[in-house]
Amino acid sequence: MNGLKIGRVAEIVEVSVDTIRFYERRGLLPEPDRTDSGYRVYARGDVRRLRFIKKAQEIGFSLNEIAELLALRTDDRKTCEDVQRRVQTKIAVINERIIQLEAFRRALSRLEAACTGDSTPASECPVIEALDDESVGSCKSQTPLAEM
Amino acid sequence: MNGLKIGRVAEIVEVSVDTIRFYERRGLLPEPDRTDSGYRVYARGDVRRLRFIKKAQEIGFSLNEIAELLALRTDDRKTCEDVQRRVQTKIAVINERIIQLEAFRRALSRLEAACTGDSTPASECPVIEALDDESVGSCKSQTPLAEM
DNA sequence: ATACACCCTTGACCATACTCCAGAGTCAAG
DNA sequence: CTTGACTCTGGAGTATGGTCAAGGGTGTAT
Repeated sequence: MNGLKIGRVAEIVEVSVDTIRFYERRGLLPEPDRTDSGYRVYARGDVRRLRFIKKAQEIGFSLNEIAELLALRTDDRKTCEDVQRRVQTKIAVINERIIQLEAFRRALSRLEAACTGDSTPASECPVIEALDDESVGSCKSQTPLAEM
Repeated sequence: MNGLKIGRVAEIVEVSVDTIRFYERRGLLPEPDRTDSGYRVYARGDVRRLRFIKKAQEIGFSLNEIAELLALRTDDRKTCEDVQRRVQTKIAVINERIIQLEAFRRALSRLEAACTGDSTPASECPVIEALDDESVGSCKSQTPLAEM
């Protein structure tokens, strides 16, 4: 039953073969066995590991963080406490991002409320004028939204 | 009073000279005049435009979006309504991201609550087990956090 | 025997917003 | 006349998470 080729694994886990090879390069997957002709051969444990990666991504971990979690998982010296600490850190980071996005939203809502929404020339739109001439107020963010 | 060199503009607006040249390549700034020796020469209007860019970034616009806003600003055919529509779209996008992050946070909080936080081996930590074996539940997100 | 699906490696490319570097020219002060 | 600060161009590098393409080998069915 063992000995899946990369295409089959990709199908089972629903990722692309490129992604699997990419994870291997990134160190998220161990180098698999090979057939004589050089084909990668995966076992059930690799499928499980890939599913782990996918689920961890879905709840917001980056690939680097997932690599850490995977390392924790197999390190006997690491405890539940270590895992909990990472989860708590992640929650704190997410909280900060939410707060920042809410600040963006407040700033935008304020601008939007000032809009007449009519056919006034864009150059005289309160939004444009605010950006052009004045402080937009309480948004002190240093991080562009695109980085979040 | 006019005729600032790039270093002075960078100082005034508090961005790097590299950033200014980068914005020029990106089309956010027009190609400035040059001295005989090829130095860029900026006028007050350029400083204002740079400040516009900075403020728009602070409230969450990407450089592409800012380019659009700048184009609106100087296009006589565009109205306050056009600007308002863009702001509303941006607010909607931010709302979605907030909702998604809140889903991440819920999923993580649930996991964290299951943690004993003690010296149980990490491999038996409920968080690891959840990622390893079961569905983590209601988080249906397709978007990794890192993309947000 | 040959078509076709599958696999291999290497390396480039997408978006985002810069940052840094080399190697060279410019300019003002001492 | 030299020093040092400033500027120029072009291109590479950073992080993230992949995707795609070229050019080739493998494996199986007909």
